[in-house]
Amino acid sequence: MLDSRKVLADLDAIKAAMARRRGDVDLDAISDLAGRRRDLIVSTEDARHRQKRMGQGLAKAAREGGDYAATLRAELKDLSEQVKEGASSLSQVEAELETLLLSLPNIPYEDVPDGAGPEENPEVSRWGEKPSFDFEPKAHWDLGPELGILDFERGARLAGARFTVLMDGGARLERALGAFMLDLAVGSGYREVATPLLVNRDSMTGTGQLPKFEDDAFKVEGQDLFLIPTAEVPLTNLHRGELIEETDLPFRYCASTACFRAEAGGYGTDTRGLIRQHQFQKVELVEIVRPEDSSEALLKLLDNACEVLRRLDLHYRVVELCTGDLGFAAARTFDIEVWLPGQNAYREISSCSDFSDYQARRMKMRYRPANGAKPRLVHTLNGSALALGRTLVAVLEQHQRPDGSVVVPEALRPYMGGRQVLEPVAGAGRETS
RNA sequence: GGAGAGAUGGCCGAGUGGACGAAGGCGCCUGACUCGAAAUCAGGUGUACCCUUUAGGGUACCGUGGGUUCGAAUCCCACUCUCUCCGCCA
Repeated sequence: MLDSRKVLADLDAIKAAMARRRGDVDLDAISDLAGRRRDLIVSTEDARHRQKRMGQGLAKAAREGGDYAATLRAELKDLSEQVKEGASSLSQVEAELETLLLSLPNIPYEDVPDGAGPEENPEVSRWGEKPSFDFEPKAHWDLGPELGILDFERGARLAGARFTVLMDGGARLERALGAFMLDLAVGSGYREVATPLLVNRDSMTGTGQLPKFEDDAFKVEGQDLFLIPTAEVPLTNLHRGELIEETDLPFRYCASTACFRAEAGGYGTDTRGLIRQHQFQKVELVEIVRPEDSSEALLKLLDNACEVLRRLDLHYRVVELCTGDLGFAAARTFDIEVWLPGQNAYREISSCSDFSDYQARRMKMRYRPANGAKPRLVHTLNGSALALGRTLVAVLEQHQRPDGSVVVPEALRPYMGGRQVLEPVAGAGRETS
């Protein structure tokens, strides 16, 4: 959420920022409502003030007895009606204003590159080299079943499209990746957290998933609970509503959780394989920092995420999202894209964002400066390190060999019981029946 | 699921209809004392919003939402959460 006072103070600047996002928002309605809100506050507070003073007079008059008290009581009854009316229109206007403000996306930092969409995201760095194959590299949706570790058909049988069953080396590999990433994060100073996978509406609103993107989330029928689309939601909301001591900052958390996404509107894309699932595992990093620290923190967080890929010997590049591609709540985002030879493309494997004070304002998360000054909003950041499914895909596709086997990256072997290679299973790949 | 108890400021804790933003204590800040510190003494110490802005004034907030009343931390209703006991259960 944006600071309504800043929005109103400089409507044109906000309009320009929204135009940079290629978004379309109704700011005039906001300034309109804000004006009505102010008028209502002035009139109801004045009425309430008089009501308070006269009420004290009544108490005295009542003690002394006499007709005066009765007259005063009647007068006050009218005034009371006035106050109630004013208060109810005020809360209505404030609710409308709140809804509008909650639907405004964050303002990108000024130095975020301008652009209309993904194709205009500038590449900022690249690590390693595209592996070269003297054979035709396979896609993971062929490799996985041949190795007997990915079963798309049974996934569909159990739950439907976009669900997959991992077996044997696949299940083990996913577990290994999660443990490896978590250990790496903890080693970098993140505290490991196990969170609820279901969260309430306030939590989803705090990080920005609601109210605008309710269709993207899975909701528990009959209850106001949502399956988390990412551990960003529980981790960031850990401190919702708190007044934090400056000396306690920064908070740095990591968690490995399942994530659930309805993928509404994504029907045509990535229908094959593990890339786009309704349920996937992800290791998430979340940081809560002082405002002046967030830009540097983002670079470090990004590097922490990249380190995972380097340790796994996976070629990747980093792009910065241009204004037109930036997520709703983000002020700046770097995507890490891993090379997938089976698809001859770089695909997003992590998204690291600085949300400035946008989420903090939504969830009223502030800190008290050590010098005793007024509370200030914190800045929040998060990034995946990494999405386990997509990492598994990258390992299969980048480390595959001509015979269909896959080399387990060195860093993962301790987590795989020393296993060095995943071998194809005879007759596997089409035996589902 | 059944029975009961509770939710008050940074923390503990008093408060059963008007002078309560809220006693008292702790913590914290400032001053005095001290070479310095501790102890002691004195004063101060919430958040948000609105008006006016050197300064100030006002309103709201006692788990959440409703209700009664001229007036609610205080009375009524619903909900949420916490604790205790019983049942059930991974």
